[in-house]
Amino acid sequence: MSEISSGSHAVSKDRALYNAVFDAVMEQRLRPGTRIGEQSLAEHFAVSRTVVRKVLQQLASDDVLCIEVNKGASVALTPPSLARSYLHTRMVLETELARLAATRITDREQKRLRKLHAYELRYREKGQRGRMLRMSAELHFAIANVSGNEPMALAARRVVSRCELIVAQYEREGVDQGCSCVDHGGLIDALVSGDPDFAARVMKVHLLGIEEKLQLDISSDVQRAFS
Amino acid sequence: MSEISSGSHAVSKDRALYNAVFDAVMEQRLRPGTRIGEQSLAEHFAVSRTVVRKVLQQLASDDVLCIEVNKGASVALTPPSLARSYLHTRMVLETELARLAATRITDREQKRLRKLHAYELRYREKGQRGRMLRMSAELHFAIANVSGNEPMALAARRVVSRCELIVAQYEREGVDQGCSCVDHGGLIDALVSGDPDFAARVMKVHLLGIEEKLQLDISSDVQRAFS
DNA sequence: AGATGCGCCATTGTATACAATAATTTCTTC
DNA sequence: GAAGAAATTATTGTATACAATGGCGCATCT
Repeated sequence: MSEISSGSHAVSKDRALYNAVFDAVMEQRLRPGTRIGEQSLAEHFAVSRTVVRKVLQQLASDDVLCIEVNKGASVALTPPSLARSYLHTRMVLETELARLAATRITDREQKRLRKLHAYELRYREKGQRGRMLRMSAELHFAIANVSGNEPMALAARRVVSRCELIVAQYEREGVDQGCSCVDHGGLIDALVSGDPDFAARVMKVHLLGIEEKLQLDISSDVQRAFS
Repeated sequence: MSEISSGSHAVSKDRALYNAVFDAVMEQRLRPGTRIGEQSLAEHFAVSRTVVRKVLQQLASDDVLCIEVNKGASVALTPPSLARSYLHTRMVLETELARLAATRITDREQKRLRKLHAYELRYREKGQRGRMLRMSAELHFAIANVSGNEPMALAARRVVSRCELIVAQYEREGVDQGCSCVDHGGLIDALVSGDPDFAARVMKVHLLGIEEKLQLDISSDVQRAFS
């Protein structure tokens, strides 16, 4: 329970709950495979199990949690082959989103992206890995929103979220890398350049860089949780 | 109520309910904008509102229904600009899925696709437009599944479903066209050819054909339901 | 007659109680 | 002492009861 703080200022009860769990997962305070009981969440947030179940199902439909019948929710685990599928899907969606974003980005939006990037770098320096990862994801979400294509951005949000979990599951221990978050500066530059193809190419290279730092081939320690 | 039949043989109660509503929407027995009350569904399927609400939320997360707070669920309406976004997203996902499918399709899968296509044509001849549209969507789902990329297929399923609603909302009255379903034969041929680029191109042309038959520019009669 | 305000009805949102399934512990037996 | 079975406990799934919000009609007032 202590991994889930109610930090997010509540818009509505269920939104706060959603954000709390989502953040906890994104910041790797809840690792893939972790069971999430309904009762404890309900008590901690002073709501009934009804709303807890609603939120858990939303998170499941957003590819963050996995719900098995009569067994409840857990942070999604991803076997290697499925992970590759997610990475491919992410590549397809985010390159296209970058293309779109490059043709539409405004000064205001650029400022917001730079701000997020600055936060990301600051957390990196402070060694707050979880917060940094959260910001990194937020930056990708923001870029998706710049595209102006809501459905594509939503689809990407789901896939990007899951890819964060995949990174958490398969990242090489030794490698320092936060998340290739230093790339993000150049990525924003590419978007601002206004050249769609260039932006897409930079996005592609960025994502390939992330994939390279995973070890999806050999069986990692966590992955054995599958049949 | 009468628009929703419990025809689907129940796997589990909620699955049956999901399929019933989904089919009703896909077959245009429930048109975009139609309100869907919880009580009536619960009575008709002999389940409590709890499971009804669960299913409705799943359908909403699958982009088929729209749920507004304190106002309940309704079949999703789509303003023109959003419709264009959906069509674009569909194009991106389904061309890639066609590319993948072309490299993996098996004889068994080809047979299944041909079978679905045959059904589609049969319904077309019998003038059962709803059933034909349902089969058309099912064929697109099946192609997505052939790709072997589950996340991409799921994302496409959502977008394709919504695009069926968009077609229902914006199709030109005069035009006979079922859904360019005659294209599907050639589409399957392209997949079987094994040439990814060719398959993708045929898919693209097919989807462009569908878009051409819509009138998204001028305000149609139904679309005014937006602010 | 039209517009506005009030009150009733219908529908949705939330909490709780009960049933069913899974997990765990303990007891028995070899 | 270990293995298996039965019972107990915990957790999830479902139904129902209650609260709250929204819509609708009627009455009243100008």
